[in-house]
Amino acid sequence: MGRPTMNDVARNAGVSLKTVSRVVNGETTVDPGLAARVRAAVAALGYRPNLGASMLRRNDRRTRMIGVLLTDLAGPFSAAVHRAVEDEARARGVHVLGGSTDDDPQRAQDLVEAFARRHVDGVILTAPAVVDLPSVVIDREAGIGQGMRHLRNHGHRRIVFVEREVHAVFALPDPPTAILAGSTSVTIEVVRALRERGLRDRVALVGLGDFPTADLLEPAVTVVAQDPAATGRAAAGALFEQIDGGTQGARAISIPTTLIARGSGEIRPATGS
Amino acid sequence: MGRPTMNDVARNAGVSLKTVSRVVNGETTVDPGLAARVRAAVAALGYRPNLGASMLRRNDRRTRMIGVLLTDLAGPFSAAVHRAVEDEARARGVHVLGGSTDDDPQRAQDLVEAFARRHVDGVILTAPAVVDLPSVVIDREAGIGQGMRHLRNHGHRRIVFVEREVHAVFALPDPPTAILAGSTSVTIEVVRALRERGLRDRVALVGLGDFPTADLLEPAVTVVAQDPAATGRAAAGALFEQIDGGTQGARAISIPTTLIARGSGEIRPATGS
DNA sequence: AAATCGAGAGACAACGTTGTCTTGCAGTAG
DNA sequence: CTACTGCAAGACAACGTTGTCTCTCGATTT
Repeated sequence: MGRPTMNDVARNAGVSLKTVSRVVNGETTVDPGLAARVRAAVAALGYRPNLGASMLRRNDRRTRMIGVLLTDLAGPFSAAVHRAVEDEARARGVHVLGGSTDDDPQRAQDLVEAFARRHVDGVILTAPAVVDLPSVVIDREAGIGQGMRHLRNHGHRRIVFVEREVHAVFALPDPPTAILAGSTSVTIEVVRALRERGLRDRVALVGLGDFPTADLLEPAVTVVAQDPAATGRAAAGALFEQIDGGTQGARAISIPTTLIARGSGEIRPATGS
Repeated sequence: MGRPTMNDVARNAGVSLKTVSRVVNGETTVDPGLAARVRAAVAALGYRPNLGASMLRRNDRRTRMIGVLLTDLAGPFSAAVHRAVEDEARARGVHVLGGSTDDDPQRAQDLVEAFARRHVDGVILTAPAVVDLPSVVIDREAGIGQGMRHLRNHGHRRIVFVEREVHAVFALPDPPTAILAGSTSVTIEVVRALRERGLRDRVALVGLGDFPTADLLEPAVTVVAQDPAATGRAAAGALFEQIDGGTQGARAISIPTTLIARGSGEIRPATGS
């Protein structure tokens, strides 16, 4: 007595199983009268097709599910990518399985494997993993060079690229005159650390990834914006192109980045020291 | 010739289909020699079980997938909830289908329906929808009262609760002395608007939902923090309790909120006016 | 030595659906 | 009035897997 099946609907409507299938799938070769009876039975029983069983039998063998594997679905970059992918998927009647890897290659691999067992139609990832599925890799390294160049152009020679271990930077024997922060959360940690040490107007800072309050802080934070929404759209577009066969779509997406100068990244190194 | 099936593995290993099934499912009643041959064949062919077919036949009828339906998976609140749910799910070998509703009840309903067709084991939602599945509803309204009370306690009588239409607030004939912002993105918009109008030290502001730079702005922003991660964990916990039967788990989760006074919410109304 | 037992391994059906083939019947042409 | 055509609707198999039943064979018991 689980959920009603096509068979239950068929019995209720007094038609064959196959006729129900035809009506449910919108085939036109069904007598309007019978079709109406079937639809009534569907409504009466609260019948819902079982997509799992359907996919098993269908010729196209699509589950209409894709996997999205990002660093941290709670972080602003991953979340925005995920959302953009979701929108592209929705437009195609596809659902999205999400997964956070926390930059752990093993976990990424495990998730890919698990998604493959679910027969997802494809995956979008940030770290390249071994996949025998349609897939698109998002290049997160883009923009580092741009940030570095900007700081160099402003006279800096001692620049540190920071991921996570923010406080270690200030313990260095020869402290940097400029910092490039690897993610928005790191950027914010750096802002906080600089303030605590009274260095906010003395050490230059460029953050990877824009964030909504970057222009409201003092000094306003210079960032390399990555447009995660556009990235997600592009990745999803490329993935669906692969899935739908035809021209083999792009297997990698590189983020077009933009440097937004707001102040913190234009601080010059102290000339005296 | 799509992916190899159990039958292919069976042929390759020279055993029956059922024996492969037993090995794959870790049953112990298999001769070690045969089991080794099966495992070798699995590796050689790159066989992966088809979870869809498996779920169709298994007795428990679980897909080990749940749906998470939130306002906007790109927003910090939804994203953090989503991540927390993902972690709880991962611990149980369950995957998460995500969906953004943008607060559109129709879309929420459509997504619930679509997830039900996929036979998800349950759903977590912010807006109550008609569901005949295990489900947990997250109450997002909690905290509004707390914010209002705080502002009233600081002498305010003209308080506006703002969602989205930030600029309309300042067009009011009788402008408020305090603002309660409905989400972090609205809070940030209000901060920006107050600055543009030179009102940042004159109009009180309390935001619903903490954000990483709230303490770095000037004045620092008072918020009603919602601990989305704890919310997600609680919702997932309650959902799995329902799914696993036994005690009917909670059907609704209310967020325990904390007011964090940082300055912007303690501004008092101008006494003269 | 015959009867009993147990455990490993295969045969077969079934899960809910769709692809293919066949049947039945009305409508048309000769 | 018979033969043909066409199309709606049902019968049946199949998708990849697991549950249940049966069979075989060696080991144990008496």
